[in-house]
Amino acid sequence: MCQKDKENLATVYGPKQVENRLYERWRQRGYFRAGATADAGTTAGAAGGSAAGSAAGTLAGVTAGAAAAGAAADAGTTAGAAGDSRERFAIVMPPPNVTGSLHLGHAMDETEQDILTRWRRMQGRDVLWLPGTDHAGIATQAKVEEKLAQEGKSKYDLGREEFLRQVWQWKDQYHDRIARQLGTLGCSCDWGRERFTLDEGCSRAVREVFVTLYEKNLIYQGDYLVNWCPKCRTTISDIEVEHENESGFLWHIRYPVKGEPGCFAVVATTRPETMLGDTAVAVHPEDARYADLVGKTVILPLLNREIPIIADRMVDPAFGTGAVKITPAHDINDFETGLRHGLAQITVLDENARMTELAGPYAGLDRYAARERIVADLTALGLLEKIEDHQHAVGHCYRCDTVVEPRISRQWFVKMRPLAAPAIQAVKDGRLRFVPARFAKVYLNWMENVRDWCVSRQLWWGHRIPVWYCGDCGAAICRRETPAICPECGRPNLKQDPDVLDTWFSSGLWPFSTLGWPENTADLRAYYPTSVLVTGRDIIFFWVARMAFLGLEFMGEVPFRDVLIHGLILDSQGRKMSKSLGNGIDPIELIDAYGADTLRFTLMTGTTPGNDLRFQRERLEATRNFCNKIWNASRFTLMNLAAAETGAGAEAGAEAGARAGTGTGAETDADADADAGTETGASGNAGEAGTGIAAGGETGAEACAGGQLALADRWITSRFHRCALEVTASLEAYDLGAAAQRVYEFLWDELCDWYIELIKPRLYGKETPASRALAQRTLTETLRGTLSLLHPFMPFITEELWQHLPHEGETIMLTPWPAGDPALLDEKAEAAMGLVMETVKAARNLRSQFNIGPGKKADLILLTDDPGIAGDLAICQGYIAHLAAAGHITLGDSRRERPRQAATAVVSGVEIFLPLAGLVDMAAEAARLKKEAEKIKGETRALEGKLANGAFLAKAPAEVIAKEEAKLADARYRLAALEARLTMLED
RNA sequence: GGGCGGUUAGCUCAGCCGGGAGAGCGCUUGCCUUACAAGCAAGAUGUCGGCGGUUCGAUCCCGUCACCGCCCACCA
Repeated sequence: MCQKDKENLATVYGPKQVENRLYERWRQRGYFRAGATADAGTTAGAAGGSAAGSAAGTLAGVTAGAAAAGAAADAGTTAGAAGDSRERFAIVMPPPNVTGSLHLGHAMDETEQDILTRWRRMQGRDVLWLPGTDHAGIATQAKVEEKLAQEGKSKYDLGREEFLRQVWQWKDQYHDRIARQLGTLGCSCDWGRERFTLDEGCSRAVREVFVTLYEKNLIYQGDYLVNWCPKCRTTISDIEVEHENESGFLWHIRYPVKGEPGCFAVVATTRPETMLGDTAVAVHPEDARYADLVGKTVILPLLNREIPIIADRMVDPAFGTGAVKITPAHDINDFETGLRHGLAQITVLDENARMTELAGPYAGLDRYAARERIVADLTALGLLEKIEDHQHAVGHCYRCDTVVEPRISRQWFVKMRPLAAPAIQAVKDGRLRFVPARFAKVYLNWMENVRDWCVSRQLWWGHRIPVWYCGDCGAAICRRETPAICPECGRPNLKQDPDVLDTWFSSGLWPFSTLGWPENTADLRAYYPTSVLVTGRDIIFFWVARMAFLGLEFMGEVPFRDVLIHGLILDSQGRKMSKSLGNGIDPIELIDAYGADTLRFTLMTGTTPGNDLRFQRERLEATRNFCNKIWNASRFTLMNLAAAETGAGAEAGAEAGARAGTGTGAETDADADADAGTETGASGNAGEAGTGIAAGGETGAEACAGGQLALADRWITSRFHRCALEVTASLEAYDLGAAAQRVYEFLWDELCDWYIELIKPRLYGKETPASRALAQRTLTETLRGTLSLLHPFMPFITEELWQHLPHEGETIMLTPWPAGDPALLDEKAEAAMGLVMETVKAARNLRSQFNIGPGKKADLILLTDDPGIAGDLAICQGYIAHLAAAGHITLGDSRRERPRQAATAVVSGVEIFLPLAGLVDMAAEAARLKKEAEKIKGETRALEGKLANGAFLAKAPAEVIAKEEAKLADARYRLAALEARLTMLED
């Protein structure tokens, strides 16, 4: 056949079209809705013996919360609905910012959530995955301002109202884009419950929280030194400041001591321009060098202002000169020192980081220009003692990267200590669990050292602070509802605080504000606390911590049980993806090229929970190939079902055969043209071999005549259930990568490479019809089960293929999760197949070494002295012959004469001979075997040494010793066999 | 200055409770074998960063050093 006739994924699947179609269908049929799967036509519970909570079927009726959309209030009818006894599973989606589009990090985050929700849904739980977006105050505002700037306008030209109107437009545009992207990724979230941090319900929650905290004295207003971004012209919180190490200078400046000419206090500073705001010089109280200076006065150069020399323990005598200039208005340490000593605060930098009037001759200069001028002027005055190179951390705005300026201003703060305590406790006593656990430490360290949270922002886009000031009596009024008149003086002259809240204030309420709080809604009762929060390790402080303490404060309970933290996605060189580097990758572009399933699966594998992922395109190709493998395995299955004489038979078999793996169940439906050759076994002891496997011929399939599964069928069934058990366990442990990898290996290595190859003769009708029917049935069942295991990871291709296979129900999404049944594990079948596989591999190896092409049959002689193995070989010789392309297989024990002209291999318990009349260079063969023997000798010696070691025998556990003994016995066997062969060759 | 992660095949990374060193890609050889050449079969490749320690036994546990990366931090 010519290559162009072959079929691969790309030629037929057309991922994009298929994906769009399937997603629309899922969505329209309401499969994503929480509390409503009952009427979605699920078959859950029907066949799914082990599937939990199968009760879904009957509890119809409850209409999902489609109507609950925007306004939180009463999604009432939905989930809490009495009588739905299914266990619940809830995730609120970390709301993407409406600043732009989703990046690869989002794709990873959403994929993890989708996997968990799809899996839990298949397990029969009532699943809520609530989507939404974040208004992202400063970030979005900056984007829109940027856009305006390109048009040559500023927000002030528009005014607050018009500006906000434009931001809403922006929001709509990007919201839609994000929603589309989530769909493209396959996210099975409940769109009927979608929320936005600035929608009516969330805004109400924000106000409720602010006012309540205010009333509890946990929010206060005050003049403090805060982080100020001169570009964004707003405050930012401590965690919004990014410290970067930069090389700068340490200027040593002489401050003349008053009344003592020639006497100086030399201070060292990294920011000479702030000296204009100095109100003291500080030294350590025990610093002998300066003991007699304390209490004296120095003249502040340039301004000639008199300031005191004070003693304070904050000074490190070992640093710089041991004397520090104190600028309370522009440095956090100095601010605090100033408070201790009652020093004045002189603000010399304004909101644009220009020098103020108080800076005298420098007024109006930018901070850096002022720095240059001041250094020059000091030099001219001979007051600059020296300049040292100096490394120090400089704070930058996390949004615009501008150097942050500490600045005194009146702001609103949340008192953190009382709120942090319960949030610390919750993690310590395990009510809130981090996965991986190490992130708990990061969280605790922050929470234990947290400072009050500055929540006011000088922005327009966000939740307005619910405080009004009376223009007449000056009262400040904090209210849930907008007041009409001043409650103090009764006049209507009220003006609302112009500031808005930190964007994280509203996202901190996300797990309950989205469920309808402060109303006591059914959704809130049903789904709070949520099951798990999935997010990146970069926002543990920003978001996870805030949700934790706000949830505890307002709901009295943690907002989620588990926090699943994943790493960041790095580029192929290990750098963080960022806009400035231009190394970001658009997930949609990747999906267009490879399909959503491929992207999802790739993001889930090749990393460990919590660790960063270095992204490489080559890995996408590998996954794409896996998709192709799935496609073709399914195509193969379908082709062979269609070829079945009745078709109906195949389907009937498929239906009934699901649980037939016990080996007894299906007796009736296969027509019994019984015993073709129950005793074809070669060596005498075959029949009753310890394995208990029914005897067989060609591919061991004659067992099927009695309606029993052949060895291969039992083997793959056992392997499948083992796989399902392990995959389920990995998912329970949130090890999504391990789960994905496990199915990958099962499908490719075991189902495709071995099972499908094994049953081809049966499928092609070379054996009995019963045998063929059972092979078809087992293959179909196993494939369908594997698709189910794969579905959470690759929703589209699995759905598409599932629809083509014989199936029940409407969608694979709602079929019972194959948890794996320990009762169907079949150690004997696995052991027997293990022997087959080992033997086949050895035989293939020989063929390969002696260049026997695949088309060429070659006989095999298999010798063993072990009766158990002999029995298995007898049963399996059909398999071996088929897979190793052997013409005739001769079985025997070592009394049988070994062929002279033959290549040899030895595996555990079996000698394998490939007779090659005239083809074997006996000398070369001897050399090859000798080398092999040497290797085994090494193994043997090592094992013997170990087993002769008294300490080992005395202290190692019995099973380890037994294992080592078995290994030694095996090695000795192989060695003896090789040596016997060698002696023979040398004769 | 603290804390965390990493160091395993040429590359990217898995390796749970200590006993077998692994996967994918790449590489070598042979194959268009009636599901798949995006494939099949057979191979090669490692001081598991260094040094100590614990142990019958260490890639795994402990200590220490080195290098890479990240986070936190008010030493001007």
